[in-house]
Amino acid sequence: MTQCEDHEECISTAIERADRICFQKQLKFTDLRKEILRLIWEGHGPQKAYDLLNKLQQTNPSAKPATVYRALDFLIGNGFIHKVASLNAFVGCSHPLKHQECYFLICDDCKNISECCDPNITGAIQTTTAQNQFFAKNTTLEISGHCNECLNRSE
Amino acid sequence: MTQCEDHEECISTAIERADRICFQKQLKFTDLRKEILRLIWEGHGPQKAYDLLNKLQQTNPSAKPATVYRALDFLIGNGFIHKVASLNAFVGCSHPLKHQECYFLICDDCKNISECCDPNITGAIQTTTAQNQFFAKNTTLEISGHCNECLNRSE
DNA sequence: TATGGTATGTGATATTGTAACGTTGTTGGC
DNA sequence: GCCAACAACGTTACAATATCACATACCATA
Repeated sequence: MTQCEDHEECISTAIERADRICFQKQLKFTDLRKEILRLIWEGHGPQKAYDLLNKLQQTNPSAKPATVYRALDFLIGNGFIHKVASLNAFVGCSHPLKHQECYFLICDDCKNISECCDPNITGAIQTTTAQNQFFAKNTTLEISGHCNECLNRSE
Repeated sequence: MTQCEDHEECISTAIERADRICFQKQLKFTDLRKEILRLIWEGHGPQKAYDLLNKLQQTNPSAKPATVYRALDFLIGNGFIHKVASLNAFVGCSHPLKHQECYFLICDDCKNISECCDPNITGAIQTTTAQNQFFAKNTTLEISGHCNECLNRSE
């Protein structure tokens, strides 16, 4: 994942951004939803639902799976996070609103994820779907491997 | 999914192809593995592990989850099937050996899947990973939406 | 204040996947 | 042929992921 200079700031920026968007769209950014988003950003990598549940239970002991999954549904539905299907995990979106399609580079070593939202890939996909007369609604592109830092470190 | 003329033939072709490849590579294409591959092709669409287990238990009542998952691991590892991460399901590969990377068009209506292994997409992805200095090992590209047949049918 | 809709609490359960260990079966070297 | 080594499979238990159904709380607004 692209390193952030100051992770506290990185988190609060993401929360504030979501706050602003929810206000504009008249969405209810409840404490619970905000807390889940904060926990996801705190991890700064793909977070598993039950890990989030465990963390949430530290401040909210009565939290249940549904508590977490409902918040995740809200956050996904409004573009604040993405589900990483190949990991069954959830990761914050660094540019909600910009576009729907985000692609991920997932390092198997350091577990970091970076969003790579390349218009060339989007274009290639659109060309292919058009050739196949397919009307695409949702694209999952997840590339796993090794990031440059980890490759250098292991040499 | 691209329609097959004769599904029985489509299944047996897939089995024979796997048989031949296993023979060449000296892999053990056991009855169990063959049966799981056959069940997957019979469905001719993404098959869930526990549905496969239920079907397997009709001929093999003592089959357990591990029975199925081990066969799936073998079939995936040798390229005979793919896991569709966004569905937690498994689908037969119509061209094992040709290449690793297969992309999927998944119709939300008829649940059919077609492989679309477009070199343009592969190229775009390679360009992007190179730009990000990322060493890709595995790519998951799953595009969900509506196929042409279903769009026409609903009009 | 009544009312309806949204969000959350809560318990149960469904679905998906793995670990661990023992048994069986096959293979290749002697 | 015999045996050692390993792969495949059987079996039990359990872990991890996710959803459902119904009750309750909260909030906007007529």
